[in-house]
Amino acid sequence: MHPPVLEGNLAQPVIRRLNAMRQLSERGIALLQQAIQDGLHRARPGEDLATEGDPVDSVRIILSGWLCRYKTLADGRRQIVNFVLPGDSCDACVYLLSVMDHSIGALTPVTYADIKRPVFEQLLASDRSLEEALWCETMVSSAIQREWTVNIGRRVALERVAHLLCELYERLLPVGMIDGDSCLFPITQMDLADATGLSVVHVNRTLQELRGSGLIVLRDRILTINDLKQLKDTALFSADYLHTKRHG
Amino acid sequence: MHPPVLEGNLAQPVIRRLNAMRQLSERGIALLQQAIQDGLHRARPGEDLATEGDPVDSVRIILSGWLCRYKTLADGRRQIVNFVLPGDSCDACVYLLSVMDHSIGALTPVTYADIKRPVFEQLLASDRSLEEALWCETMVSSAIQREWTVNIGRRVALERVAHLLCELYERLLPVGMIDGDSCLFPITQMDLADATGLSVVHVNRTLQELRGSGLIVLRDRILTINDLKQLKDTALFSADYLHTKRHG
DNA sequence: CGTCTCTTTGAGTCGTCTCAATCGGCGTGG
DNA sequence: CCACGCCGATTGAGACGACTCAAAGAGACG
Repeated sequence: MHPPVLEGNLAQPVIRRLNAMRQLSERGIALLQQAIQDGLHRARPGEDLATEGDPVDSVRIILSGWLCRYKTLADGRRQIVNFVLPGDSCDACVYLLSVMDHSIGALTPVTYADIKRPVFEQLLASDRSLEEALWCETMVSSAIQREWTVNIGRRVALERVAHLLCELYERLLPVGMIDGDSCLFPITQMDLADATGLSVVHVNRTLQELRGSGLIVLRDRILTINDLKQLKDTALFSADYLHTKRHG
Repeated sequence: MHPPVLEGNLAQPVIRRLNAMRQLSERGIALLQQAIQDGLHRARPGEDLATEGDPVDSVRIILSGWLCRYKTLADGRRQIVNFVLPGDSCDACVYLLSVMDHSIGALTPVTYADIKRPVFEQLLASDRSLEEALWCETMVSSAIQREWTVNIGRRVALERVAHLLCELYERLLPVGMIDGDSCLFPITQMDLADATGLSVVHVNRTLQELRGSGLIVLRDRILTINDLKQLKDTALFSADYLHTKRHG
């Protein structure tokens, strides 16, 4: 049903992402690709891949599209706690906890592999490099979560939005989704607001400020970063927390 | 140098904490206790167990005392991203990342076990229940981190401080550090401010408000929660994210 | 008894929010 | 092909939550 050559392409972001954490063995890559091919799924924008309170029984690996993890308060306030990008895994290990404590929603059309728990465990057990890479990715995800806490807790609006843009840029880079200094940026200002803990109105004004100082262009779902260095400076951004090993 | 019977007591919070995640085997407990005895250390208040940028080569398990994980911005702003309580581990797996992306500071006198990476890996490899419990604990720590993002991003000051108090109460409970409706609460209002993303002055006024409505008493480093239910209500608190299995 | 840290209080400022309305693009149905 | 409705982006204006600055209590400690 899916020609193998196409699947190979689909798995590219995952392999690139994991390779950046730990050099994957040939065998590991093959096993991973097989597992991905066997579990292909799609989701539409707005659809939830998982909802707070759901039992967890499988791991999802994102092949294309953007998602977000979010939590909702009783009165409707929503906080996006992280974005999930191509190559990321959803809850590589959260299945150790039996219930989801947050929801995962698709922001765009999404392609992902759904790998059932036993299959996933076998995958981890059969290749050491794969196991380490996937744990590593989970740890990086925690590190990102910590930085978000800092971002929302201690940065002012301008810094905060700038920081988020820097992070997304740096995360999209290793999976090959940056074209020059531009990338697709499929999220609304409302999403941005829920991710930064700001109001939509203020996000709008903050973006205008960033545009006004010539740092970025954001139009028609395309983000262009004109001056990455200065954007990082205004964001007080350091990429260390992403633990991206630079290698050849 | 340390009588075995005393060490057994020291390890109690850890064992209780891990047992709440996964039922530990007798063997697992014995191995753990041995590792803890072999790696006992102390730290003074204000001392850093680890600093952002440090290489990671060991895992720490907290036996007594309070610590915090924190990050500092270039201009001195500080954000506490989590508290570390007795029974918690520091970076059970962060050693998969070679460098610390945050610091860990002692808020009180601390007793902890420092377990070197090879010893720790052997520990995980030799008992399945121990391995699962420790991973589980790491996952819960991530879940807490997500909730902090929500707390700081979407709750107002009163809710935010109340939520933190509820969380600490619920986390201290399973390790036996709650006495009736009171507990030692050794952190300053400045720490509270850095943890909630508020200013010290505002934390002070918020605490007064909580006191004024009779929900809590906080004096001389002792916190008493007079009305837990109402405190949880004002905090919009649900303990689900702590993944604490209730079991007889 | 002086010093240091933590807590508390007062007063004024400012960042961010809320409410409200307009504008623009896009898909759908008449 | 046009009108309507919807969603997202934008703008204006006023309100308020939280911040900063400043200074004064209050314990703890040597």
